[in-house]
Amino acid sequence: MREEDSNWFAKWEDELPSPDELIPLSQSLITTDLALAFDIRNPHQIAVAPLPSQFPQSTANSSAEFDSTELGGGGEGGSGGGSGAGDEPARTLKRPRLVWTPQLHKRFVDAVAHLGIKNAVPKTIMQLMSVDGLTRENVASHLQKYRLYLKRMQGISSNGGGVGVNNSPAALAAVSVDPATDHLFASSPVPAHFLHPSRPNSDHFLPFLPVAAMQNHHQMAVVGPGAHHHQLQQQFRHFGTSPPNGQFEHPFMRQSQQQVQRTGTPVHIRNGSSVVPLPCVEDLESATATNGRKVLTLFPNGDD
DNA sequence: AATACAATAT
DNA sequence: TATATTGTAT
Repeated sequence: MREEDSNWFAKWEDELPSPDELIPLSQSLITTDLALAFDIRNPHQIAVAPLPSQFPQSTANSSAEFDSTELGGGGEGGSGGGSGAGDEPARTLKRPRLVWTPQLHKRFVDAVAHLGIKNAVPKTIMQLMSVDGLTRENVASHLQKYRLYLKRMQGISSNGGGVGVNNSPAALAAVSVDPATDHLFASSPVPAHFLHPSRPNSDHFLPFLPVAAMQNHHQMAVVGPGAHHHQLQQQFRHFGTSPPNGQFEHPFMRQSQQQVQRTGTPVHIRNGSSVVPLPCVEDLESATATNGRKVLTLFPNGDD
């Protein structure tokens, strides 16, 4: 019996399609509409470019990158020429729904945490997150829901009875009536001060860092060594919902030219204002139970 | 004008 | 349900 299984597996493995066979498939995944949505003139290039030099075992979806292709991000104004007549389909057409992955949500929470509730408004959050392609509307929508979530949490935590401050995410999540509903939100710990709205003016957090200083230094080296070649961080957006017509999942890279984000590498800053993108905190495995440890301590002020 | 926010739509 | 879009106030 075991032998059969082994045989079966070997055979199965042997007959797996080679990468060359898989690549063309990814091309077909990019529909014309999709290409238009990203203002991509020749879809062919995308099909060729996508392969990251080293992709993990891409299970089903291909993790594609848009090389230096002009996406919505980057040089917004397009080439200096102005090309006035320009029709920008990307701006007109509807973009696919953003899927808030735990990673993305984590960045969101971190951003909100470091802004403080007061300053945590969509635009600012968006800037802090500095995720390419992320729109203010995206954040606004998410923020709206997140606030509702926080509200529920507050209610629950206050109701708990005088057990000190047991606001551990796990506990709160446990109390939550619909775990499934809050799955995403529960995946990321809620900073304590979120639950204490009645905290008198505590100027704990410094809103922003003086960007100018940092820009001088190129990038703020959060993590020196920089030799960490870790995995690809997945802050992708998936184009879920594939009706018969079929829009498939589509990986979405952040920051134009950066190929992969290394641990703690803070990407480019393109803000005219004073918002410093959060460093990339790579979380360990899925933050699951048993690990009551705080992982959020990579920021310069490390105030949390 | 821009944008935050809540309500509503998909 | 999750996210988008719309409407309104600031």
